[in-house]
Amino acid sequence: MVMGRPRSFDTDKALDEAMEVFWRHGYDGASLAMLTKAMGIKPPSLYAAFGSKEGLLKAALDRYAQKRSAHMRYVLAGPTARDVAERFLSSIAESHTDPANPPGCLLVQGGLACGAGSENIPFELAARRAQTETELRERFVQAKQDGDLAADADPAALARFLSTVASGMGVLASSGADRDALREVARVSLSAFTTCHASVSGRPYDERRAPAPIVSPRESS
Amino acid sequence: MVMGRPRSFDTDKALDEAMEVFWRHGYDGASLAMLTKAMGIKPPSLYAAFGSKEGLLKAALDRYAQKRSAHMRYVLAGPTARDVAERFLSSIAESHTDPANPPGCLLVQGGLACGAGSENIPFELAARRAQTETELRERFVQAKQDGDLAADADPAALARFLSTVASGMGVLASSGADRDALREVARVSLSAFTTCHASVSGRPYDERRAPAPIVSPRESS
DNA sequence: AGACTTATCTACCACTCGATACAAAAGTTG
DNA sequence: CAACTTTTGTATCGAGTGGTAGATAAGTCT
Repeated sequence: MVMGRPRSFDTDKALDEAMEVFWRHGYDGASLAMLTKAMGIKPPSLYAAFGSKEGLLKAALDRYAQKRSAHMRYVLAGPTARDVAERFLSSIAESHTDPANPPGCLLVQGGLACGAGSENIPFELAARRAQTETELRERFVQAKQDGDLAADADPAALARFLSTVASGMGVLASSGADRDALREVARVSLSAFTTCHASVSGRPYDERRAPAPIVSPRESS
Repeated sequence: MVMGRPRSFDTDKALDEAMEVFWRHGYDGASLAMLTKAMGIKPPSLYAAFGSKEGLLKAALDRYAQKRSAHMRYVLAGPTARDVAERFLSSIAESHTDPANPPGCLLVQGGLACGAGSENIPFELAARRAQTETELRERFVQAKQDGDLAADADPAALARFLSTVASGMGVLASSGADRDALREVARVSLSAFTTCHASVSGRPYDERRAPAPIVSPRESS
């Protein structure tokens, strides 16, 4: 078996650079010229390694998720539902204003709406955002069983609320809000969480509701 | 003085169409071909009327704000701070899932990150989002003077929280969430608001709490 | 009517987009 | 070394980008 010429660039390093370009300019706004320059490679190398621009994005998203997995494990390991929420919100406040990265969240900045030929990119990003919401929801279901979340609390609603606030913080950070601003939003949001998981006893949530449609097909223009 | 040939298309109607294209595809994703087709005019007419693609966006944003001004007046006219918050959040839940428009919010979908040559678009949109936050803040300052908001409440923080949730709801709606999902987020968020503006007297939040430690390992690239 | 002003249309500009053909280069394996 | 396989750089592809030149059409004014 013959091996052929070895790759002359580090795939993960190149993906980190590509990730930053997508993060800062969005999928449509990130041109191949930008990407290849940042990654330090030429188009044929890019296409040989990742197949297409969309393939490159997916690889970058995988790496993004991988880099954050430890973080998320820490969040979900919080001893109580409230701790999980607090860890989640503050980690978002920090990470979305980390000077080592572009401000905001790649899964939000990357592209909520794209042009012709990129219609599925928003779905791809939405699916990855939904993953975090799912993890939170399952953790809250567990918390309910553990008894540190009120019996009539709605894990799905709480997870969706936190996920929504996180997206909002991404938007806020992308427009230049500083870390303290995001911390403050986190604090107010946490009070909401606390209220909802403790005080709902009087007014029960309707729990036969479906667990949130994540991605629905959209009509083409 | 001579008047010249009159314009053969309705500017506002054309702007409505352009608005929808920007809304659905974002600034970068909206091509001139799409825009002119939707507006029913040819490029020279577009450029004569709006100057450039960016000028067209700004005009569309103006119209967007104009269309929402009545709505926002109603929100701000709420009798108490809590009513204002409730009106705000539920109007967002409705408008962001209005089938007459693309899902989400133009000011969010329009472009959080853009490509080379469009760097100022995100600023433009952020400035318009900030306007809503300002209106809410000023309303809450008034509410404080009126006494329907606790003396130690923070109007700026509350306004920012609401604005952030609204952006998050825009992201959520853009990925296909239905109206009930947004209503639920609104409800949870409102409970946060209520807690923050009412309960500060009863069970004060520890404002000296350390801003949430990030202990998790984050491998910096 | 005829002069004048402005809008509209056809056709096209220079440029950038994502993506590739092709040949030289750089390794591994016999 | 020679055969083989894969990557790399150069140079470029056709399509689409935002934007415009120039002629013509459609009005108003005197």
